[in-house]
Amino acid sequence: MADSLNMNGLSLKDSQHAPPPGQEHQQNGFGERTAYIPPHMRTRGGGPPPSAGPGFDGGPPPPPAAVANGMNGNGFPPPGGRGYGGPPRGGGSWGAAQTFTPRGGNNWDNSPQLPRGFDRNAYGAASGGGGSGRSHTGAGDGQWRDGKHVPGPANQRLERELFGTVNESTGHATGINFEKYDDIPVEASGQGVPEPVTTFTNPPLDDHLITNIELAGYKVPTPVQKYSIPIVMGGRDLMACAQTGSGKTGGFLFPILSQAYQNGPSGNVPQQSGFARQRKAYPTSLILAPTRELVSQIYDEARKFAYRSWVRPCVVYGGADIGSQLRQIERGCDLLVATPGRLVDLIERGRISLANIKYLVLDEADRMLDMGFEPQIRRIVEGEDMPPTDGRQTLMFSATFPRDIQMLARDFLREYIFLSVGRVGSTSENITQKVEYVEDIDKRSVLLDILHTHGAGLTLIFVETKRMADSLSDYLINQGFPATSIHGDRTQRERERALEMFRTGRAPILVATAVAARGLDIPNVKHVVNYDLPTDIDDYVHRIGRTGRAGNTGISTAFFNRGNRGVVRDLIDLLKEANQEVPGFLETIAREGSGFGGGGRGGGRSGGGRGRGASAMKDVRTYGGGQRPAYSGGMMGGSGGGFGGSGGYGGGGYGMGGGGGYGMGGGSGGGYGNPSGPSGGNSWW
DNA sequence: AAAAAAT
Repeated sequence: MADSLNMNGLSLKDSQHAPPPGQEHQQNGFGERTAYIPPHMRTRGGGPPPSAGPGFDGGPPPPPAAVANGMNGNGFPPPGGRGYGGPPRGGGSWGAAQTFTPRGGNNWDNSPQLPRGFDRNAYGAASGGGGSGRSHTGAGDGQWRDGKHVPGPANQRLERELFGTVNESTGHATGINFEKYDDIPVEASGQGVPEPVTTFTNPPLDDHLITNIELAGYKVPTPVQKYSIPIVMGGRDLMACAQTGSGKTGGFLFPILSQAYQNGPSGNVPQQSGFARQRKAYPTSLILAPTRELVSQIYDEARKFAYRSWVRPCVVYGGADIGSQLRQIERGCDLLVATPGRLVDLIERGRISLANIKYLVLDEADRMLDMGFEPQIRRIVEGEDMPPTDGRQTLMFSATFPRDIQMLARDFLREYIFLSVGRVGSTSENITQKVEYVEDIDKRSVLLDILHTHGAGLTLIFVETKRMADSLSDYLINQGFPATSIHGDRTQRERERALEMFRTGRAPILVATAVAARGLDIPNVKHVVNYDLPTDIDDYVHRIGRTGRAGNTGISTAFFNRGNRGVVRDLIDLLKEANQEVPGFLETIAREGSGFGGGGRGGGRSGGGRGRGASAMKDVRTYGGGQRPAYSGGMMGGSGGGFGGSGGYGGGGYGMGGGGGYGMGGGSGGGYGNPSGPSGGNSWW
């Protein structure tokens, strides 16, 4: 019912799945499909030229070796060296134009250039760009020509779509409280950490990127961005412990796109003639993320910062029509945002090659492993045609840094810089956390009270099960509240619609399962209600982190009863850490717990759980030759002194190994399980 | 135990 409100229009994302008329049929008059169009061959008037002539029949993609070769694989910048002095990893990651320009002076693509801008503006504005079929992503309408970046013309309609309507309902341009960002602590360690930047300026950033950053309303880099920009532009690999509210999407998009604008497309894109049925795309950047919503959100950001540039962002994920995704890819795909499953599918279909990847980003890596994506990720990174670690730059982002992520970092990264970004919300007191004792049967009525009192603003309600999400949202709707729900059993379309309704304030109450717990950046969520508390305190942190974003203030209310005593210790610790009030009943129940010998689990859990959460954001590498973390304020006092004495994770855990560095050996035993007592209540492991 | 993700 609430959903019917949305029948009038396609959401932004819907439009990807169902292109407007004129864009659907990318076939030419011969019923031939459009061939993949490499960046330097793209003309804005429409597909490739009738014939690209000899020399364009590029044959198979180059073997990874060739890629690495062209990049002068050993280009490891000297420690302390200038971050962004030269192109990353030596010879120019995005490849020099000369390696693939057999066309010489034959500028068939130049002739339409001059009138085109004019042309384009005209019909672009008037007819919504439907005519050419080339504006489907809308973002990458520029070109790389003659070794220079030629941005496309401005497009008012598109500008409004990308930058203008983000928070129509709230009226806030960005919803970001920039001053507060400075409170977020960042620590960097590793060899040769470059100085952080402080502004969005050239150098190091490309002018076109800066223009787009300004359009998006960003004034000052966030702490993560201050570090990640010079790190990535210096050609270094990065392991960053950070959460979404910290601005990490920009943290990887800015340097990657800036390099792309300065260096042009990769020199290894295989060419084919206009009639070739080569439909394989060779993206240069690949961003992997765990959920469809997150992937979609990253794509939306990428479109903004790729506006008018030669870079074409694409997005692929399951649950959506693969046909339109294929067509989108065929028209050019330089920066691909994907969920692992659908990407593997497309690779198997032979529609995507990773042979040209220069930048690999794993976002929310811990969550991807939690969700069982490791085999697929390993296949993508190690089992296909992706260049090896020294032929690409790899950036990993993860909220936590447990052992399996360290393994991934060891295998995927090369001499990485480790960045630890403080939690945005929980410790910086942006969020007022309340915990109320509510028995299960009273939850509904207490919730109604809350909704009546805190009427204004977006309210996000977390429940544990999909069934509960449905029944609670039905109940709220029956009570006259504009609610909707999001969970894994709803169709992708429903999920996107629910999110859009929520974002825009048409349904300011969203009942959600864990699908929405992490990563989603919904500005201006005023209140997060943990109707059902999660069993893992990290999940709680992520959930409340949906409010108080980026320095704004927010409220969090948790319903607690004895069924939640498994998290009581962690919850108390967290509340204290965040300078929040700790209700008496929590302490009482915590004591009850230890009363019947359940302390074992409580204690062990506390060690392990906290370790996995806040304190696991440490650089675990040992440096043989006396090298130390560069800015190692409070990090890792040398040996694995770590955290939480007893069993938890730390101690002998990772940092040990004489040579190995990541010490897989000794640590495992002491870890998690800590069987020091009959675990109290709800343990299933 | 729940959730998510390729079909």
